[in-house]
Amino acid sequence: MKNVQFYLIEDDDSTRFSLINVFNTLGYLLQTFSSAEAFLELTSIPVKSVVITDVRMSEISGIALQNLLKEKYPQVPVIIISGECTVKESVIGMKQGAVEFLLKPFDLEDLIKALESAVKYQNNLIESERQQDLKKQTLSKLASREREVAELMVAGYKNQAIAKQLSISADTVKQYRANVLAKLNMLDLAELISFYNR
Amino acid sequence: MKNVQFYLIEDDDSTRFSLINVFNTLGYLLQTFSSAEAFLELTSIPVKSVVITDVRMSEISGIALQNLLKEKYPQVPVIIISGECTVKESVIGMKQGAVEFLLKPFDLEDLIKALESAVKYQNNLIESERQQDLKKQTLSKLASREREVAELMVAGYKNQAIAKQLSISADTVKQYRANVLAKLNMLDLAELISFYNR
DNA sequence: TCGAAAATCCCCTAAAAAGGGGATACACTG
DNA sequence: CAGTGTATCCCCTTTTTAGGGGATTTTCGA
Repeated sequence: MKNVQFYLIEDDDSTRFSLINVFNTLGYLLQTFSSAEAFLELTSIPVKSVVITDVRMSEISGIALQNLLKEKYPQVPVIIISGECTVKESVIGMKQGAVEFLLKPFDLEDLIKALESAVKYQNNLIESERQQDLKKQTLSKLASREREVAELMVAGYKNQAIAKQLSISADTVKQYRANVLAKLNMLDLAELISFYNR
Repeated sequence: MKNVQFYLIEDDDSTRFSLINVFNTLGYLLQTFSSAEAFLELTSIPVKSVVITDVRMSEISGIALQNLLKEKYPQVPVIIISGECTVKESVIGMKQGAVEFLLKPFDLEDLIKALESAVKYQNNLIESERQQDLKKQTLSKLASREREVAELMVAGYKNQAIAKQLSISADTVKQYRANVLAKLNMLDLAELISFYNR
């Protein structure tokens, strides 16, 4: 929680100030903005960021901001806090994937729970993305023909079947098969399969 | 859509009557109830059922009904329609997994879209459950030791490795391996793997 | 208690994979 | 132009698998 950058977008001064205090007390990093436009001026934000936004704001609403964020920073969870707002707005907010939709005045506990689940959700996203990247990077060590063979190996095909599918000799397949395991530093098919299913 | 049983729970007579007409015109099966209690008296409902419920009703609210349904019929999608309701109720409804939350008066088109996405969602659920059942049923043809071997085969282990893990002879493993393929009517490992990953 | 299915092992032979060894041809890069 | 990586094939030997054949013990339900 302490390595997450929280952003509060809220045009109501008193709410903003009181939340600044809350985050300070908790020791969480918080930057605040009094409009969506001001926040959107940031050219980049940390990977681990969470946005807390009000709904009703002049110009760009919290809902519109959430929609923009979905495109720009798909890994950033959004928590919506709102004073007066319509049911329609809340439904759109939830459909757009808000982690939580809190009504003012809300319990601090509820906010903290929301922050925690946002961070947990994000950690999962980041972790699975990291896994994907690692996989892609590891597989990039293989030549393209080798990658094809690796995929067929994982699917359980034996050399002769692979040879037929790729229209090459079984000898060549055998060669690639060995290359795949050697390049990826693996001992056998079981290791390759567990890597692919990771 | 025509083989789906729709249930409308709505205490407002005029809304109920007009929706009965709509569903009739569309040729969709609809049963209506003027209270959640009346609906809950049904001892069983078809697998392919969709519930459309109002929020504000005497005694059991639509939101409470939705919560009960989640336990009792987890595969039934819920669409909520509501006249006056609070933001809080809508947020709970969405969090509890409502497919759509429509405000009266709503466009018929929106309702129809919601019905369609509910049915699509449900079909996916049912289909994946059917797949799981088929898989379980197919695997039940195997003796338990054979199933263990089958799993290790799919993980890419070869006979000798499997023998070690199960502390039996490689010969026995070979025997089971053959049994697995024979009992499941499969030709080779590739077929077994694709079955497991289905 | 009788029989079938399960769990286990053994043997033989043929086919395939694994584990080496090279070899050629082509493309791209420094 | 030399070197590296890719794509492809061939040969030889050893180890495994595949595909038959039986055989024994245990368990469990009719």
